[in-house]
Amino acid sequence: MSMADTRARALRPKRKRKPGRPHKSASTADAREAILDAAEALFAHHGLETVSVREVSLKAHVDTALVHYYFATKRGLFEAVFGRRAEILNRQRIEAIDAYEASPGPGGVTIEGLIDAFLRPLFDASVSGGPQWKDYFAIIAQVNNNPDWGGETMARFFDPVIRHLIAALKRALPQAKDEDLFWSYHFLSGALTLTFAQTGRIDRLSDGLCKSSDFEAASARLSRYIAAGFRAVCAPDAKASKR
Amino acid sequence: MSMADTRARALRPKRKRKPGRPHKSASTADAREAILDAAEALFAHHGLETVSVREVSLKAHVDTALVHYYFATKRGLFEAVFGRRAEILNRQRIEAIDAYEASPGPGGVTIEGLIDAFLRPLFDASVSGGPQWKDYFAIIAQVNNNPDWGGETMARFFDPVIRHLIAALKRALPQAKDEDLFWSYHFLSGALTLTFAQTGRIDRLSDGLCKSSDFEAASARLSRYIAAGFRAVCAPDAKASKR
DNA sequence: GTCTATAGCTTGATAGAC
DNA sequence: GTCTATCAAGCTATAGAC
Repeated sequence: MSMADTRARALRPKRKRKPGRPHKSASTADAREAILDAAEALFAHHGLETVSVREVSLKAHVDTALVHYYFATKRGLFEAVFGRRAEILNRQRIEAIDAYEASPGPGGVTIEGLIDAFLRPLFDASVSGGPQWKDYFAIIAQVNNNPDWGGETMARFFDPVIRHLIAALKRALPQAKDEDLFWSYHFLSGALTLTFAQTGRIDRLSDGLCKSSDFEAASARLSRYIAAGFRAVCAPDAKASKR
Repeated sequence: MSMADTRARALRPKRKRKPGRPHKSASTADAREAILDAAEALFAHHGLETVSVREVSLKAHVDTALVHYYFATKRGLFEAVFGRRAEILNRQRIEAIDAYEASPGPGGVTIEGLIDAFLRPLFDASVSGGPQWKDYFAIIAQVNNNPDWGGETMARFFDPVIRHLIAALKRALPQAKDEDLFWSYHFLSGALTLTFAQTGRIDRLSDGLCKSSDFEAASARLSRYIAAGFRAVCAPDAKASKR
């Protein structure tokens, strides 16, 4: 990204509407929100770098200058798109993990249960939250695999909730070594985000039997798959790694 | 990608050197190879779309026009980079699967064994093949998660070997349902390619305990993790999915 | 095969009127 | 806040000399 790094025109008042709202070009809501929605959809389907500010403003029915007015740089626009739903998700996921640990099933806390609590808010949003959430998850998939700034960006937005999960897993698997837990989470992260990437890959591979967009099918299998992987790698009876 | 789709200047003779090689600007080998090497490294570290033809030619110590002479378009350059090592890998992986099935261990064919045969050529190349192979795998990770043309491209280069693996897995798990096998492979693919993405993510998350570049550590865990996942999702005793 | 030179276009970003 | 108008820089790709 050759996004120019001029001064950040940051800290603009987020919502300050005059009582009698003046004329607006954006359809229903705020122009700012319309820009975010347009950018989200375009980033998701065509990649983060290929989408131009002009395309975004065209889709949002606003002028390009307005995009820079609100977000200063293209990078700033991306960060706003990425952060908007991250905060919502992180809150839900922390709560889901805590709620599960507070009252697990009769058998006590299980790996499946923890993984499921961690994944549930994501799949709920993607299945019931509308297409915007699916778009957002496709963006996450790209960021997660971006070699340049992906690691830094994912860490900045999501590490707290992941550390929360890993701490809970550690309580459920007290003998597990930290390295094994981190690598196991890493595999989870890759499996999850590719599922979210919506590339149509599994559709082709399976000759149409499976669908990239069928998050219910993915959800029905992923928790069990991942939990089994965690147990196999982190369980004390595994002759862990080759040392 | 707004790469212009002019006529493909395809089918250029791949190697036709006059006996007394004329002056060359590229360091040791062919200029064509130097361009591929430079492009590979740049694509891997800075993403596929952000790298310009000029950057590639600069790093390869050739002129931009030469890049278009050999590869016609930027897209053509990418396809050449992507295909160069794919063919090598596919051959090795088919052979590894066949060899394992022909003479598995005393206990017969196992899921671990098949997964390991499928993954071994990749990890061998990344550990012992030099940094170029690591770069190549980082490119695969990006392609795999690209929403625009990732699914099509991955399918074109890798579906045969994957179908070969899945057929072998089906023989080892005759009761498994096709959907379960495809989804299980999909999760494998995501876990594998994120590991290859080299984003530094696990380094940050683990506070330096684990390293993105440590493919031996990943390799030591991935086969067992994935095999356990396959068994959990595809085994007949699993109350498969929610139907 | 390799280079120079450049056409033709798109990009991100800004200045300034309203 | 929103628009018009524009700029400088970068891009892919090609034509043509050697």
